[in-house]
Amino acid sequence: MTRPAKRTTIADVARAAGVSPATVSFVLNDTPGQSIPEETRSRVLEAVRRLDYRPRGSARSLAAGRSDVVLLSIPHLSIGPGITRFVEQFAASLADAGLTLVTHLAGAPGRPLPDVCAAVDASVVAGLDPFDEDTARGLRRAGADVVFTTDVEARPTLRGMGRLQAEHLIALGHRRLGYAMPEHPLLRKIADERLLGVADACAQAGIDPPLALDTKLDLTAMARAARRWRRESVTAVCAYNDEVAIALLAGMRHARMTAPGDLAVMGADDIPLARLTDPPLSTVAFDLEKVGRSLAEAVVATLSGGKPRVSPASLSPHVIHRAST
Amino acid sequence: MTRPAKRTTIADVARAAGVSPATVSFVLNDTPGQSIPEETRSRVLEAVRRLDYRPRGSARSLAAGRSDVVLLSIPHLSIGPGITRFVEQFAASLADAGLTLVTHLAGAPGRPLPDVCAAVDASVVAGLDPFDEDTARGLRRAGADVVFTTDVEARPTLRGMGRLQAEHLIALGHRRLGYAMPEHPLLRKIADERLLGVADACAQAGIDPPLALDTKLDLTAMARAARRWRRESVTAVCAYNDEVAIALLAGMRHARMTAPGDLAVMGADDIPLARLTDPPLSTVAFDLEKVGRSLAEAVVATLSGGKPRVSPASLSPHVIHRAST
DNA sequence: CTGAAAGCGCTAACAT
DNA sequence: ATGTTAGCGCTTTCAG
Repeated sequence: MTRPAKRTTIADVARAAGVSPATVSFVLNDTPGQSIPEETRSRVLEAVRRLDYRPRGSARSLAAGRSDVVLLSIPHLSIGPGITRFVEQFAASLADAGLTLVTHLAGAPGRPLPDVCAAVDASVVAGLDPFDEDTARGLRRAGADVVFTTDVEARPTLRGMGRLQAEHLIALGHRRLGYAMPEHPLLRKIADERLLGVADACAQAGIDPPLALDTKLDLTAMARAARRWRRESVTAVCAYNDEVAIALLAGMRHARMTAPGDLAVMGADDIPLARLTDPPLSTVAFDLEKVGRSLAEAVVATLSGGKPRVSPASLSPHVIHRAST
Repeated sequence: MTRPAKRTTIADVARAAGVSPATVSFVLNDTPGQSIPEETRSRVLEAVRRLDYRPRGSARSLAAGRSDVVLLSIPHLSIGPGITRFVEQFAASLADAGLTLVTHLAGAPGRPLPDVCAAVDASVVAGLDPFDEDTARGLRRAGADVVFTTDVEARPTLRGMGRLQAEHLIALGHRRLGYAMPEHPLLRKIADERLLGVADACAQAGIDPPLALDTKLDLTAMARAARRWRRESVTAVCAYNDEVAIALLAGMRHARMTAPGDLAVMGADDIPLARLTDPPLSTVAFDLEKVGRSLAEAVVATLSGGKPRVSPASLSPHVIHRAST
């Protein structure tokens, strides 16, 4: 409980530079409508550097009425190499706009998102998927704008992934598809959406709807599912993601089935290991960095009064065709 | 730039409850040395609920001189199911202590950690590995304490993972080991540490030091490495992690080698897919949730003046023996 | 062009 | 037992 050494404040910098705190603030924020002579400006910046001064976020937001913190909520399950690239690009783009990104792993424990939002005084909260109405209201009341990668209207675009998987398989001549659902209940909502995309594509091609089966990351369970699909004359299955797809491939091997002969398999997300299966896994993927960039734009737009919106085009997924289909 | 609707403040709550702001603050913070009658207390809490009031972090930290925000820096590479469990448990334990966790993906782009720290006004910054001296100084100057899962003294414990891999293989009769280094340079430091553990175990067993080879997540590169090890009469290899191990298994298959006959393989981290390889992958793993809990304790201890320290015992890894070794 | 001064929302002495 | 008051570090009018 020892009161720690006083940190350097704007007053220290002002003193060191021989100007007033206000001037320091002007320089640091490039406050428009001020004309600081180059001389003074550099004197201030020099002092800032020398003292390694960093304005306190809390004081800044309190005074300015808005913070430059953006909070990203990530469902604690969809974490993989892809999301990392997305977050990095998102953070970088935000940084270009002078905003700071921090991340929160949504999930059962810990504190509710609105509390976190209030704690860091975020001015924008972003998520991959829309929050439930309660949460959204809480966030707004906590003073934050809310932005998503996929807003409600862009929803159909989210199905694009499933649709693309299916279209690829249908183009290859498959007339009866399966869908491998993920194990975890929290993934269900996304999975349902992707499955809908597959169903759309099937309907459009005039073939039976996909046979969706629950799966587990387990050899025998996967083998059973594979056999079941074969029994039902399914010739190709879309997996929720690459991990499920790899597990299915393993299950098939266990059931002495081979891909793509007995069953063609298609993954999603293009994780590194997808390239290493036997046969290598075909998959669909987003350009995650593009998504990150575009979400950052949406954030900036929101902050300057525009409406939160991500252009659906930015989500366009693409197929990576390998030997497993 | 429309000034948004004024958010509810402690004054609103005070008014609604018919008390002074100070009283509300006392109730909300369980300020010690105050005796608020149950009556008043519940009246305040009721008002808080009705107004869905959430104190602003920035105002709180500014006034109190310390925030309840903890910032966790994650190297943007070590993201996987394991780290997720760790973060969740860490967040939950911190929440129990009234602290809020947010996370920052360290990496090239975005802003430097000390800036993020200042922006959210974190009172503690935690990391998996020690930061470089510059960063650490910046953080301290930004007013944060710094805590790690593995502090310098606990360092030897970090080697435990490598050591355990090696000991397991040596117990199985292997006399010449290999080590599969990860591809990404940022993983290098951790890998070196783990490799040191393997080397220790070898030295202790009186056998040759491990033959470390750089690897890539690529079939032919892995096949080449596998052949090289065989040529050098290595009979078992410790992989940096399960992903590398799985890739090695794939490379061996490609080179028509089988595990564990031609080469025994041992992974690390126990990712779900490790169970599904052929043969299933033996691996070593931490109890990540225990680590999360114990790091939270270290944070709390630091905050109450103790010194940042994680008990090495909490990092004790264990072997998961499967068919690949 | 620069400084003085008034808060932002909250906490923590200090009064009552 | 509760209210009053003085800031926390910064931004931002408004004067000079």
